[in-house]
Amino acid sequence: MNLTALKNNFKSVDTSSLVDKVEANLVELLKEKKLKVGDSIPKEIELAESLGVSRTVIREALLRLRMMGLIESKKKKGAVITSPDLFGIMSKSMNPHVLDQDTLKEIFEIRLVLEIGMADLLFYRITKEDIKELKDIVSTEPPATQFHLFNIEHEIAFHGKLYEITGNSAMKKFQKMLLPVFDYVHHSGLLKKQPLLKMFVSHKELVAILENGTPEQFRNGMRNHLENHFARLFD
Amino acid sequence: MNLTALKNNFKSVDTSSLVDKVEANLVELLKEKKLKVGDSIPKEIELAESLGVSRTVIREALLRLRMMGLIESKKKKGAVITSPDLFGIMSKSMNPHVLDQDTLKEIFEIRLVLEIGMADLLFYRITKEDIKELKDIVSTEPPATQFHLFNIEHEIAFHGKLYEITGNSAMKKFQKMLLPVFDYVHHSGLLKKQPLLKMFVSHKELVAILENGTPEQFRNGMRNHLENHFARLFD
DNA sequence: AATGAGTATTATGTATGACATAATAAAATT
DNA sequence: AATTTTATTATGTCATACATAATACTCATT
Repeated sequence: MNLTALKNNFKSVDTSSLVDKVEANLVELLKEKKLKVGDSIPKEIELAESLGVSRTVIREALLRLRMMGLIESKKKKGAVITSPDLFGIMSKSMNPHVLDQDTLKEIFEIRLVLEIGMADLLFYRITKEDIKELKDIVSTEPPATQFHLFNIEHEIAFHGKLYEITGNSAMKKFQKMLLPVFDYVHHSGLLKKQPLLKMFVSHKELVAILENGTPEQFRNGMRNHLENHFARLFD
Repeated sequence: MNLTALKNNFKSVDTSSLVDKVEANLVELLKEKKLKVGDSIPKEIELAESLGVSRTVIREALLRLRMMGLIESKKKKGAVITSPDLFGIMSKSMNPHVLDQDTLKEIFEIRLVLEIGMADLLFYRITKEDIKELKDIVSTEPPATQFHLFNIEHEIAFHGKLYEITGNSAMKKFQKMLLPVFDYVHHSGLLKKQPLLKMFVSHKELVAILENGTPEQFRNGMRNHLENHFARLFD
């Protein structure tokens, strides 16, 4: 047996706390009983008795479930099952000031990846109204020569609308959550300032592609549009 | 004052619990003091005294920070600051059985978006060794005629390696987290079974593109490779 | 002086009991 | 019947005590 196997062996000792076990127990309960959203789970005291632990432990475990978005606790009513909001949880710790720089850079990258890859969703779900809205947004776009002024609200309005069009609310939430990070990374010295301020594919052109083009054209257009950001990433 | 304004006014009443406030307080503390990873924060009792609340409340607030990945608690040593693992948190609630179907479908979509959009990262960071590994993986690929058997381990090995090549550990974690969901969605009746099992761009061809092609070619190739999945999404 | 066994200390983990609070249900009043 | 008042109930908060595990310390041994 080599060292790794040995280590893995040791790793298998149960180092979990009581709360850990109760938490796993409760999650299992939800799965097993196939409880639906809105159903209520037993009271803290009942759980404490039936699991043979103190209410303190139960409360900590329930708190975890609550943070995972699995339940919601109301006074008197007890706890009821809810459908977890994946990104709601994550957004709580999505605080630029507490994330290390590597993570921030990675999140920044993910944003670029998403916006390039979302083309097919956009084309499949976009409506005439969406296009009209996009046109409204870009109609107030500052002239090309001043593009480097980089109106951040304008950017958010445009790109945010794109996320919305995807019809993917998880992704939309992800973007909302990303905003402060994006802002932070952009203003911090984390990435090199863009040296060349060439004009790339504009928002207007992207809208034109959405109206009359193909997903493939959009991906390329968006890739080009984001060139400054990529350049900063890759030096 | 109209009704909306009035409502917003009412909404502004502080409905947060004690723990909420303490939590916000602690997060603020971390930001303010610019505490670095590894620094330790005051003991529970000290916090309780200085904030004027019971240790119970402090413990609940600390538990939340712990779940956010902001701190880690060790016996005797107290709590120390850690760099939050964004997706570690989310993965806890990433349990297919507790997520509703819409969310599952959305997550499935995000996976597709990521893999198409990651092209530029791949090309910028891929190494000769990576290409060799990919070739090894696809060398055991089942023949085209049996493609619809859809060897899931093989799929995971190949696509997982791609995530790895991006060098973006957050994205890689995201993928790891997605696996059970992907598996679940694939096997459940959530999406229609693919009706046509045409052969699209294969893993081998994708590797060839990575070796000698361009990001643009890769995006199109991947889009085509994922055609069956898209078809199931869009009917 | 270095090592190691054994002990003391300390901060978190768990248990228990009590009361506060808010939401609901039940009862009483009009 | 509708509304107000009261009672009930389950979560939220507090206080205290003890268990446990990790660390620091002591001291004997070499």
